[in-house]
Amino acid sequence: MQLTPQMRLTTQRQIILEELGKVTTHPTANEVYDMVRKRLPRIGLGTVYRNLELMAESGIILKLEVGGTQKRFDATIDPHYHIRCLSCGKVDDIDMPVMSDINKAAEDLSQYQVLGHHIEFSGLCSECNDMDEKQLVN
Amino acid sequence: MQLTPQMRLTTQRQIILEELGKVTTHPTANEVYDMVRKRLPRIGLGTVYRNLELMAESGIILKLEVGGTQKRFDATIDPHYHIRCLSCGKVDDIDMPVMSDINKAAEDLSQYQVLGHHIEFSGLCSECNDMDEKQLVN
DNA sequence: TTATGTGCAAAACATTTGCAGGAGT
DNA sequence: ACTCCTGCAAATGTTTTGCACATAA
Repeated sequence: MQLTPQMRLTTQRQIILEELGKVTTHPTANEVYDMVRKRLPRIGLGTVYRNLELMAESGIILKLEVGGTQKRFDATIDPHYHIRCLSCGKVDDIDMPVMSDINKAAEDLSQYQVLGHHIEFSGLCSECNDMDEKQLVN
Repeated sequence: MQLTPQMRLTTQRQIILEELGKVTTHPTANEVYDMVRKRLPRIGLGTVYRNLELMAESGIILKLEVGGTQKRFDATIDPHYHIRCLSCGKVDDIDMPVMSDINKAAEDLSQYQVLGHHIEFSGLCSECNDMDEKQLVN
């Protein structure tokens, strides 16, 4: 998919962006589709995929390549880290200062031109943790 | 898939493990399939998936949930970080000390019980970097 | 002998794409 | 008018699964 200067602001794009901006849950393409469909019932899933991809390429949104089977999208574009629940798959932000210096270290240790990094913590969210404890009691 | 105490050491499992141990390229399931098929031409792709998954669950190997469309597998199980080429998708190890202390920090900053973290650097490998430069010249 | 594992093929998902008609500029 | 965009459906790519047969213990 290409980025052309004459990218049109269609209703579909406006609403996808609005809906993504409303949540902090890092929804999958399908979840965005469900959110948007409440306002645009005839929108196609392909359109949602195409536009999320396009917006990610143009830097308006972030495509998260975290663990799990689906890609997730984030309207917050300033660099930050994430934590994923190993039980329910939920992804939350971690408000930890970004370690910009480790990119240089990685470059010294590799043959790569290092452009960035991402940290993904994993664990159990409070809900899943509570459930685990109850299960142990039962 | 369940982990049962009576897990059998079949020829297929032995060879999958041997072939994975031979490489440091973090192959995808399909790449493991290709490697193994040279020695066991009648093995099924399903068997490879099943056994890689099983071995990952039992902790014999590592399943890498890095960016890109396919999961990758690693016979090196001690914690380490990775770098992925944004151009060709190759994944290499980064020999950087693991920051075990940031897990505690993440736990303080979240509602999660933090169990681990992974860092994925991204950039351009030397081959892709060279190609880019040549393209600029041409 | 018997539970566990395999090969094969089909199914299940996630994502991408071709195309004819629709809409922004 | 002329692109660019959308909805739809089909295609693609990855992973999982059901089942009859095979095999390790």
